[in-house]
Amino acid sequence: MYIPTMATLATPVLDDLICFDLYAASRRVTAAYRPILGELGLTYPQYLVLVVLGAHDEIPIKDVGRELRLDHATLSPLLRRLERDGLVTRHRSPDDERAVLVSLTEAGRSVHERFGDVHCRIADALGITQEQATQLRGLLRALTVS
Amino acid sequence: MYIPTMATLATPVLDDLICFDLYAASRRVTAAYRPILGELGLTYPQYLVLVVLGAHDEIPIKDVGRELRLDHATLSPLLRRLERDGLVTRHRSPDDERAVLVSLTEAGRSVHERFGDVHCRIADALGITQEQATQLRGLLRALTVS
DNA sequence: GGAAATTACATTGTGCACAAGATAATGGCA
DNA sequence: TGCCATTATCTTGTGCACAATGTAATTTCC
Repeated sequence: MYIPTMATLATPVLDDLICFDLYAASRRVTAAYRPILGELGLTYPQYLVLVVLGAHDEIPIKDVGRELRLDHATLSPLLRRLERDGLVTRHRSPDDERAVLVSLTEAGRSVHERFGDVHCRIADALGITQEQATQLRGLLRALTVS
Repeated sequence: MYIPTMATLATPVLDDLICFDLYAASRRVTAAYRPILGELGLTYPQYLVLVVLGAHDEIPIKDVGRELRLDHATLSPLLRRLERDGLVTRHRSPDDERAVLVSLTEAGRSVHERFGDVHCRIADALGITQEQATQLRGLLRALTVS
């Protein structure tokens, strides 16, 4: 039985806002990554980009954006910084001059090889069980896809 | 029985990263708010600040930051913009000259009264059940508190 | 083949988010 | 009283995140 609270009748307070829990949890997790990724000289979005690049040989910027659901205007300067730091290379596709293909450099590949360790340390830091993670993922994906 | 996947042995791929689902879901929800809050001339963090202010008469910036878990360096310019737009006032506490007390103006109070409607429209847009929301909140808070 | 629509990037401007460092008021405490 | 640690705020710098707009290569359709 659902009993309406004040929140459904009047203006919501912070405690009624599931969106806030999501927003706060996301920032909390990013903050947990910060010191660990800091050792590698990476930010959290940069880490995600390198995770994507690690799974491909060469990939157009557009596809990186599609996987991460990030805008080109976010990725463009981010990739420029990764190139400046020597972790990725960018060059025009010979097949389609509009496309810029991105790939890991040797140095980028080395950094990527340390991500297994990062993954384990984060799992420890967050103290979430395998079961909780699976359940959470299901709920989050329902939100993201809808 | 837990069977280790490649991910636990080698470098993770995007699909192994629960953090990414969280990050993507958070941006997705913020994006759902954007057009609705846009009608009120607000961003999502500004909305959260006004939700907090609506529950108080006067409140120090520090307490707003504690409730939202946001840094002063984030709130300070945000509040300046809200003041510029006539939604909040800021003045030094007479009791403690270090503290800046923030409160809603008449205009800010009017905007706040429309938040019940915003809340309903978002719930619709996200299409999440009451049960799912409760379950999700529990998992998220476990992450945020730990 | 050539105009028009599409596609892939780039740029600019606004607004978070947070680290690091600075300033000013407060509250002990010798 | 004067000194010092603490507290609340502010400022600066870097890096996302995204809307809006621009550019150039490609494709489509006639």
